Amino acid sequence: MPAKPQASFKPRKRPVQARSEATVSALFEASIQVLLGVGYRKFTTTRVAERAGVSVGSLYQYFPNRQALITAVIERYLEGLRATIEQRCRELCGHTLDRQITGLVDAAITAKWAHIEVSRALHEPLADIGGTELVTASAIKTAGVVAEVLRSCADASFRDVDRLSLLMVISCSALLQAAVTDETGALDRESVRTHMRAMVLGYLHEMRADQSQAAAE
Amino acid sequence: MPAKPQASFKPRKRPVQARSEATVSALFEASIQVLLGVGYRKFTTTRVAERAGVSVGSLYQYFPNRQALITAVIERYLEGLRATIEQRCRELCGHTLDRQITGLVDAAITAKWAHIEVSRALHEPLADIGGTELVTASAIKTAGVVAEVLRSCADASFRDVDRLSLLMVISCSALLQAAVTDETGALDRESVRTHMRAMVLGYLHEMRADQSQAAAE
DNA sequence: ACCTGAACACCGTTCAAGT
DNA sequence: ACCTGAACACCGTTCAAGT
Repeated sequence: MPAKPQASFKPRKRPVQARSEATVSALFEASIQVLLGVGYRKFTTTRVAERAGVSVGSLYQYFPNRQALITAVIERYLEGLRATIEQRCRELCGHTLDRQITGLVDAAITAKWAHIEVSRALHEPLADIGGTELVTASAIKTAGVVAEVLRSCADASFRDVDRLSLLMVISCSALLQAAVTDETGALDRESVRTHMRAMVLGYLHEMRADQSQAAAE
Repeated sequence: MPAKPQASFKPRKRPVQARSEATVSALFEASIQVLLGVGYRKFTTTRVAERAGVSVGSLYQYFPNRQALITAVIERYLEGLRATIEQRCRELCGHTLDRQITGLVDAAITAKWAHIEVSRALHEPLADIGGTELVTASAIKTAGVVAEVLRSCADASFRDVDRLSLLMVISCSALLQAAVTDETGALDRESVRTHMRAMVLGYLHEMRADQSQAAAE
């Protein structure tokens, strides 16, 4: 009886020679192609290996199982998204709240839409691998940067900035994901921009610490 | 060569005899049990049939494939959730905005948390079957009721109530799903309640049509 | 009208044999 | 150090045979 593979979804080994690096790159590339071409239901290790021009055995030399492969693909995507957003975020330090929020919302929307097909294609595998943890981990990091931005705000200050930023990022990314996979047409890019901005601004106004709120009581 | 099953994820036939109704019920029940017990990865038709005490063949008499089964299970869940929430929504007609929002948020949270284990267990299969459509369809219906409630509001009125309600419902349900599958502890029930309320109220204040906004410019 | 379960195709994963 | 691909276990789905 073969030993159960179990758990560890991390790459099996680091590529140390040029040949193996090429193999891994090809597998990543092929994974995206297969996902976009035939969807996750037909995302089989054989198919990915074939598309990458290597044997299944080679695939399993670098990824202990199918999940590890898809997880790695998703991590790459999330990292790219995060880097893009965070870079634009940092440019917003010191600006007014209105400008910061407009900028943050735009950064998130632009980044997400830049690879919208991939964003869509990854939604299903994301749930399959229990990707909430990955997404949350990514959100936590982004929230850190958002918190910095809010703390530097020229015309507003907030209580509990860290928690507030996290909730904001999580809500926005959940909304973005919904928008990207939406098929009703109600969540088109510009509607999302307008409403996300209103939602975040409204939320932050409710949470401001530096002025008597204009509560609707 | 056997004919391709293809597409139609609808139940294959209506149960017309007592025996078959019992079979279908058993299959639904068994599906939930299997999902809670071993998870979606091991949600196999054989296992479900076995747990239901029938043969695989019987399962395929009522559901053309695995997806049809899981789809039916999810639809049942969504319907239940929707019914519960909408019922509580209707009781909020004519109240003040603050009371309505507090009530709506509470209704959503209470309903979602009432079967939190099932909510969690269904997240993965939901993505697998492309459940965004199902969720959106459900959201559209709920948004209709929410729009009614907002139109009846005693102390506020809004532009574009339908779109606004839809965005609200979709954002909230996305946030709820994130909260329910959260593992960091940042999205506990009470935090979600507080922040969701602030977010919705803030959003609606931004969107009010009946008063000069207290914008932070 | 409904149920059964052996049978088939296909996919994930391994491992002995290669270079 | 890396690659290959036949082989095995397991799962979705069918269908001829039952009651």
